[in-house]
Amino acid sequence: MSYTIAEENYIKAIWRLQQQTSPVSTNELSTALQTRPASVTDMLKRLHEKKILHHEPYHGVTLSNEGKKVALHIIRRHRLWEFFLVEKLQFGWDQVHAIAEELEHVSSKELIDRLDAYLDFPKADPHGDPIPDRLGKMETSKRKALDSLPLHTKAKVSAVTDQTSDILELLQHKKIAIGTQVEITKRFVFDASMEIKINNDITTPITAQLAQNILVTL
Amino acid sequence: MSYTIAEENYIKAIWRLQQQTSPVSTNELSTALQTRPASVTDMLKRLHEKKILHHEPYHGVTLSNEGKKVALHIIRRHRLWEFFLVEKLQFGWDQVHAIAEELEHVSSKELIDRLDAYLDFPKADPHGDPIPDRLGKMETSKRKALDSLPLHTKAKVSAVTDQTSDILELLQHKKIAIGTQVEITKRFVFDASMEIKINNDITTPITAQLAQNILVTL
DNA sequence: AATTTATTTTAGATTTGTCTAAATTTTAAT
DNA sequence: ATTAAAATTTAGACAAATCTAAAATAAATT
Repeated sequence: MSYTIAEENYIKAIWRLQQQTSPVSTNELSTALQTRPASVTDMLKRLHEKKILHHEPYHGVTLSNEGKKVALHIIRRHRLWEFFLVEKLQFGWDQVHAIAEELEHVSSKELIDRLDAYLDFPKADPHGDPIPDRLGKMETSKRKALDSLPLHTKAKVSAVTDQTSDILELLQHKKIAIGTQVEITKRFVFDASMEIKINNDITTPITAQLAQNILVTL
Repeated sequence: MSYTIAEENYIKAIWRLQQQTSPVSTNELSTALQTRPASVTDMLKRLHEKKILHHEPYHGVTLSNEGKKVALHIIRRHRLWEFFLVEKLQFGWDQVHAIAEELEHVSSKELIDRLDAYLDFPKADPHGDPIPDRLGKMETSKRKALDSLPLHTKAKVSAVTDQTSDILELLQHKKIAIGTQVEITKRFVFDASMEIKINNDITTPITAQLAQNILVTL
């Protein structure tokens, strides 16, 4: 079985959203994919017929086992290309997401396996997200949002949940990258903002919204 | 201006065909692209409106200057990816055409320029075809068909006109690659077949059809 | 030069993926 | 428990890219 670019984008979006909440609603998909709810319903019907997902009308969708398998292969392609772009073509980690969105739809299995070998089987992409192997398996590290970290606890940034260049640009400006050590030094009740110490060095204020989107491991 | 994958495939096909005969007929395009003549007419009308080509109804098409520019950029992407696949991912030169057909439609200009630099600005792809530079310029070597070579004249294989894996598989079997030295040692009138000496070493028979599709430089 | 044949275009239909507007169902609020 | 609001689906339409069948034009042949 092979899928169109539009179908692959839906499968990927559902996979990502259902990590947070499952089942995934039509509206969530509609905002994630920047399309109208009616269009989402149409596509869900098609994907349901292709046995990619379970769709209970009015009650959202969940991927079938086949759907999850397909999703992990798309994610594998996306993350390998991101790694390639940063590692070999010297792109900044905040520039590669959009390009990988296109490259991920090139479907030759042999291409991806050779790319994987050429890159020496990387375990994670430049944003810290794990790369599934040929069989779709990947490490699931127990990460938590920086937001939920107790005061004065040191942790290492391992990923960001949102990968638009907006957030990545902000992180770069604040000198926060994958691997950076962070620690919350102060919290403000008024706007839920906080101050964090970066690499045991300088201290900088960040919004709650940002802290929710930075994932860390202890 | 940006173009759909289908549009890009038409532009590329017209460019290739008009190197041989210009203007290019609807039927030629129809067989080259494996679509029906009626579909070709539809697309030509669209591309004409976009000022990519000149279409004289019933008398074929030629690319406009804009069309040629677009074509050369698509060809640049295709050939750079082919080079990458052979040079870095260790694909055989007969395997890369189909994959490059997909990769060529990823349109980020920055991606292609960085890829070019990463590959150290190659001048020709693995089939010997020249790679246009950022501005669309490329070397035009005066190549001729092996078929037209006089007896006992040594020449170097520089390209193949047809890039289906059928012909490439055959060439690989006969140990003929880009750069191989060849020389016609005998011609047979009966079926126009001939015998060629490869790299001043072994001699092998080849058909006229094959010889017409191998391009050489003296 | 008239007619047959080949080529090309038009007309109308189909599929994919989208849209708007209206109808339906679910959820929340009185 | 109704009613109002929000979410979702259906109905009908549209653009891109293709198709088949029929009509129109050009080229070839007698």
